[in-house]
Amino acid sequence: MPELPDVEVYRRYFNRTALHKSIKDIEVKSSDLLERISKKNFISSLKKSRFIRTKRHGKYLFVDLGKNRWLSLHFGMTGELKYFKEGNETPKYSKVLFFLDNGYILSYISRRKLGKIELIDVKPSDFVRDKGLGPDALSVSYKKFGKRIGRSKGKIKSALMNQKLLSGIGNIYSDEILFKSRLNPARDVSGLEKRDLKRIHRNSTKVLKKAIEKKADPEKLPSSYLIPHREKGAHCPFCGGKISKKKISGRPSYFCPKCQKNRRT
DNA sequence: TTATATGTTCTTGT
DNA sequence: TACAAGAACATATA
Repeated sequence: MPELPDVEVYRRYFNRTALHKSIKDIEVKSSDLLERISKKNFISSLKKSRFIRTKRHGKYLFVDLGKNRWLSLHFGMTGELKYFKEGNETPKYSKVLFFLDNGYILSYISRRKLGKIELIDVKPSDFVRDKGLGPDALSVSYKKFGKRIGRSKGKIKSALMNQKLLSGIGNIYSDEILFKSRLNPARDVSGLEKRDLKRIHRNSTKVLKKAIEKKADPEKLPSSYLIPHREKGAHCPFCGGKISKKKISGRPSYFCPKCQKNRRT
């Protein structure tokens, strides 16, 4: 799930639940998720800290712990957060549990363990810069978007998913954005015109905002969107034709071959 | 049993 | 050298 809209929904969830609470204790069930820190150090450094505020950049969620320390959470393909009362059943695949001082627990859940948890001693903006991540896809101006995406080589879908060009868009939402833009995901960026890039930028902002509004729940998206029909053989909500599935840049991609022709018309 | 999967990163090839 | 495409990663599910 976790592309930009999902992570933004997690952030808001975090703000409604664990924010401003202090950490009483921590249980790390799987230390492979911890990046550059041992389980022991992680626990001792975080104990007694308070969650002060949250930030998000692309698919990363940052939590301010004070004293210039931030918790950086990345969810990989299967990560999520769950807040529940101590004594209730711990959710399956919980990997790190934060026991809070109000008797609740915040769980970082990950089924396939491809996420990362890190304790950083720089501002999120510096972390983002050091990682070479591009601007956040939700707030990027067309000027920056056009420059970064427009200059890239290769396929438009790969460019949109490249976190170093633009941060936050993954496989599912890139399909949606290109569907709305009526562009084939395999189109070469070099063949696109300025108006195409403008359209992609506009749709990208629109799609991400709408997804956040709908709590990143694919079922709740308008039926004019591709995502609720994102399966092979489903009907295109625009022309009624059949949706195709094809691997593009190694990722399964869904599109309507009629509405999203590969050649310029 | 085997293929598949929303993530990033490493390796390979141009 | 720089960048783009594909493989690898961990592991549950269909």
